[in-house]
Amino acid sequence: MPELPEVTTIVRNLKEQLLERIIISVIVREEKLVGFPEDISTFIDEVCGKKILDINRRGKYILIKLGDELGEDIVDGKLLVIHLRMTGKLLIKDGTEECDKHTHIIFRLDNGQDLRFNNIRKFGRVYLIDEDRLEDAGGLAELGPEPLADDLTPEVFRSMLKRRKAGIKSLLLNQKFIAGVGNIYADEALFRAGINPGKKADSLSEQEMDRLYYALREVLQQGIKYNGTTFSDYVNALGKAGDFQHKLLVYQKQGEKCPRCGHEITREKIGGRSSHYCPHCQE
DNA sequence: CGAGGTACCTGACAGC
DNA sequence: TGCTGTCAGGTACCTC
Repeated sequence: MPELPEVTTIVRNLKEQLLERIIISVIVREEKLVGFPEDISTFIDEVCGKKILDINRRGKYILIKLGDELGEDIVDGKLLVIHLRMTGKLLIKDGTEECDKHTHIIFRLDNGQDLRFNNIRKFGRVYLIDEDRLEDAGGLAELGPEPLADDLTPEVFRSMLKRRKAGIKSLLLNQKFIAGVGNIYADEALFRAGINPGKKADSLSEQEMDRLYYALREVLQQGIKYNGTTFSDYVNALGKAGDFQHKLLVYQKQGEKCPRCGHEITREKIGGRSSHYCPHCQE
């Protein structure tokens, strides 16, 4: 479900609410959602009693740094890594509140609250890994650069694109190429840059590459500013919907008029994903 | 490397 | 009502 702006919003909520909290117990109702370690009781044992020291984002992964209750000097720090995939939610709830049928993992905290991993389609995953073993958490170790990082300059972005022959939309969705971009923000960035989603990356002009660079960063920053996009059921960790759906220009707008030129926006499968674009503005 | 397919799951919605 | 097909914000894994 969520892309970079939605995960950023969730991480901000979690950070405001959960720092310094201690996880006193863990209930795993659906074992397949634990991606690492393989042994569920090891996972539970190693999470219980730990204090939440920090919470960050990398791509679409949520990284929760855990330490010992008294420890300031954490030698072998652990990371609780969570990927929400399509329908995952992390919700902060009072422990007395009833869980719905899609709550699959519950982290009970020392203040009576729960952190609940809710996941209709069960695609999401939770990993407990050593901080220096990112490769144990799915694709975390292989992520490409952060699109909003200072050191991802237009020059760096151009050189990345020039080395690739894949279609530009597919490439933007490839987490090894660039981290955190999903279907909504890829379509919106390509529209704002005026680039056809099927165009080969290395065939873009330098001007197009630069337009895409700025469009992508702008659309992600706007998405963060508006607390993400709620298309069907995304909510942040406090259960609140986002607002960026009101700012979308092409995503799910097929059949409507292009806001720039008035031609009809089309939807077409590109790289296996439905893609929304204006055939006139985007060549 | 790149393209295309399947698989993993559940629910919403359209059409009959 | 109820069946069937399609679609969904993601990723892993497979073959060619």
